[in-house]
Amino acid sequence: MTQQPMPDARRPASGGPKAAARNRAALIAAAREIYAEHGLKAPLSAIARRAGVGQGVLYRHFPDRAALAAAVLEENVRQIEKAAQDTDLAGLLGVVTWHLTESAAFISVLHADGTDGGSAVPEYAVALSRRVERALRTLLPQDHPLASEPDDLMIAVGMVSGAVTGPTREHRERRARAAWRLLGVEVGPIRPSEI
Amino acid sequence: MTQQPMPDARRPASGGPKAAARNRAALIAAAREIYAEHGLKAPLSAIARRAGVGQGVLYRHFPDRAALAAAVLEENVRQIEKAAQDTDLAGLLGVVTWHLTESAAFISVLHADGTDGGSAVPEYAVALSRRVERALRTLLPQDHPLASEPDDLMIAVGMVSGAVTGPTREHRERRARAAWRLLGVEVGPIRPSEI
Amino acid sequence: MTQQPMPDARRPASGGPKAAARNRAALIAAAREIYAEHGLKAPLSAIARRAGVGQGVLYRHFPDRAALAAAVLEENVRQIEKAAQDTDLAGLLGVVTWHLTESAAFISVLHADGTDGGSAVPEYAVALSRRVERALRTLLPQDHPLASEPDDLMIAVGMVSGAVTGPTREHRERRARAAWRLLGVEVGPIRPSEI
Amino acid sequence: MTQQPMPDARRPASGGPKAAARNRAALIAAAREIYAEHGLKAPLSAIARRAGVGQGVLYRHFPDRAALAAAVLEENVRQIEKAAQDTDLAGLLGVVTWHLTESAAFISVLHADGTDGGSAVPEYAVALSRRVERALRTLLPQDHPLASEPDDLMIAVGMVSGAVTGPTREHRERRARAAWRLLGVEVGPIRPSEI
DNA sequence: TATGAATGAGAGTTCATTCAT
DNA sequence: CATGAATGAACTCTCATTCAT
Repeated sequence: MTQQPMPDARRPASGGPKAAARNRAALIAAAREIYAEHGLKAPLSAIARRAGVGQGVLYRHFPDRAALAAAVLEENVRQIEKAAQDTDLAGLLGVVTWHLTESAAFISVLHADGTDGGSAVPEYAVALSRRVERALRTLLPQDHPLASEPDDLMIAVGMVSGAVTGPTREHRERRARAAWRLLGVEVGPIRPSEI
Repeated sequence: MTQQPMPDARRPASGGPKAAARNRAALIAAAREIYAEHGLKAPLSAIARRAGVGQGVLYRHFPDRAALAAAVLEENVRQIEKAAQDTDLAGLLGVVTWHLTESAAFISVLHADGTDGGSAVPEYAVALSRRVERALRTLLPQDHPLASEPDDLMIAVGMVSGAVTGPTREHRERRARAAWRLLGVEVGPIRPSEI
Repeated sequence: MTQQPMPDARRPASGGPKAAARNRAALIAAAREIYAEHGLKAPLSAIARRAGVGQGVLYRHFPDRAALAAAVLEENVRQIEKAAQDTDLAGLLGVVTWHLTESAAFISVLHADGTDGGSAVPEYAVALSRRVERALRTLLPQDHPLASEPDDLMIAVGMVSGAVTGPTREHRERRARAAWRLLGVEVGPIRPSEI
Repeated sequence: MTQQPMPDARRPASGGPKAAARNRAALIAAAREIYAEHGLKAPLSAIARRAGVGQGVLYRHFPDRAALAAAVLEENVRQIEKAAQDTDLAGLLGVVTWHLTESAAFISVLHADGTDGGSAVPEYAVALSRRVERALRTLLPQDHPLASEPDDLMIAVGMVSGAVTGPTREHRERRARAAWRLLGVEVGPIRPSEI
């Protein structure tokens, strides 16, 4: 009546400690892809499958769904924070926009409450959103059009995320450019920060 | 004393054709409420329960999840089309904006792919989105700022939908107003059309 | 990415509302058997299987593990309460003892804290235990050997439950009789109450 | 500069044969604690963690769950056997009772089938139970109340174990004393044997 | 025609056990 | 010899969809 694995199953090899780091990275990469395609609510089993590991491995590395999401998005936000030190506002907006066009998951962070019904805003999403805002604000000139009202900056980012739809990244990028143009805000090249 | 069909047994009372229409309406109303509260992915059983009908009835009227969503949103779009005949662009934008702030489901129509990862754009969402666009475009002056590029109009609507987040309708309405302001577009009062 | 049952699977028939009551009874009967054999921690799936129903049915009738256990044990306790009205203390002890020898699950109620580690005493077990005590106490004469100290009565019942081990019911019954003899307490025939 | 075996790399430090014995002892001690807290079904990983060793070590020393349990309980039984040489029956019963109030695991040995549904009686539990019986019987006077029937002695011990419930050791000890009183058997101080 | 029970696939989670390092 | 990551089966619970009545 208790949990009994098949007695003499052909257990695939463990891989040893080396594999741990590799698997963690594979999980994050897989999660990034799946999230981008299917959003943050995608089944964890799909992520484990894409990463080529068992489900238990996923749970070893990330105790719950939020921990995995946080790990994936943390990376995005870190790139943005880094970009904030290397460029000006236009450049940084380009980086932020790149992430918006790349990942549906990242959009829900900036919306910071599942557009799809908003039961509860996950803590970590709020925190990450704050960090993006802080990064942007360090580069925002006093006389910028988005500087007059305190909420305008993140509202504008949210607006662009709302424009970013379409099947291909090119599609989404074109719409993102149009959105910034309609806001009258200059944006640099839309690109990831890791130059 | 012999076994008879028991003429008025307490069978679930079918109600006849009258009830059919009533049930359909009840289902749509219930769906609208549930969608607003829990998003488009809410359990269908919850909708049937709220409508006070069995689940079978739901399936009789709406063969699948999309059909029900389409029916609910059809109503929204019809109100918008009606408003297009009674007001000017600013007024119509107000009505459209009202629906955006009222219903998370309606937003996903205009995004036309669910920010949250709807992999494929449902046919009906595209169709409904087109109808909203057509309604708006009938009132769009040649020299309106959103008239210069063909996609700008719906991009702008999508942008506003991206700004519309927050726990309460007041919250969302405030952000919607800010969004239109940032776009430099004049909007009338944010209200449903059925005056 | 969502829950999709096999599109055109060969769905076994539903059985209709008549089956509901039958299934509920089958579930309780199956649970009683499984509990007796494997204790209260037996997998619910095993119970559903033995009852010949899907797992969903189990959850429809009993929202959680405790509800099913309560339903099963409720029946035992009700029999004991009924017996308390038809017999004297010796007779009632016989009925209680019968349930002890019949069901491992019933024993854990009277222990009222999983002997196997006692993480937490389930509420319902405590309540059921109280009802057994109350039934016994209505028939307990003032001068009975178990009446001198307030806890003695249920301690004695617990003691008998501790003696009741062995592979067959006959085995367990013999030990139960020996236990009561060692306590110097007279017990009537060991039998279920439904005479 | 060539690739060498890296003589003193930070490999997990095997520790040599000394550590083996130390680890075994740590595992048994950890298991004793965990068993007392969470019962015999506690996760093995928790035991390994508490012992401060990897899970592999646990499996090296104890091929399965039963082997570990046996090792833990072996120690209890050995103490009882030792106490049988230093005291009389009352004293020995005190020692046995102490183990009963101390360890839920020990109780299931004397029940020799886990009240909670252990379908099959584990071999080792039977063997340990026999040794406890033998120890007690060496001190049992011919005219003792538990000496008239061959099974009475262990039935009585089982009965006391059935009385021993409650959240704290004091609780359990009080009930154990009451149980022996109800059996009319004199018990010495309830204490571990290692005086 | 309406009801609401039943089905069963699948998501999430936990652990016993193995094995590369 | 020790480590601790990986495996994967088993368990719980949820829900879309069907169907006897």
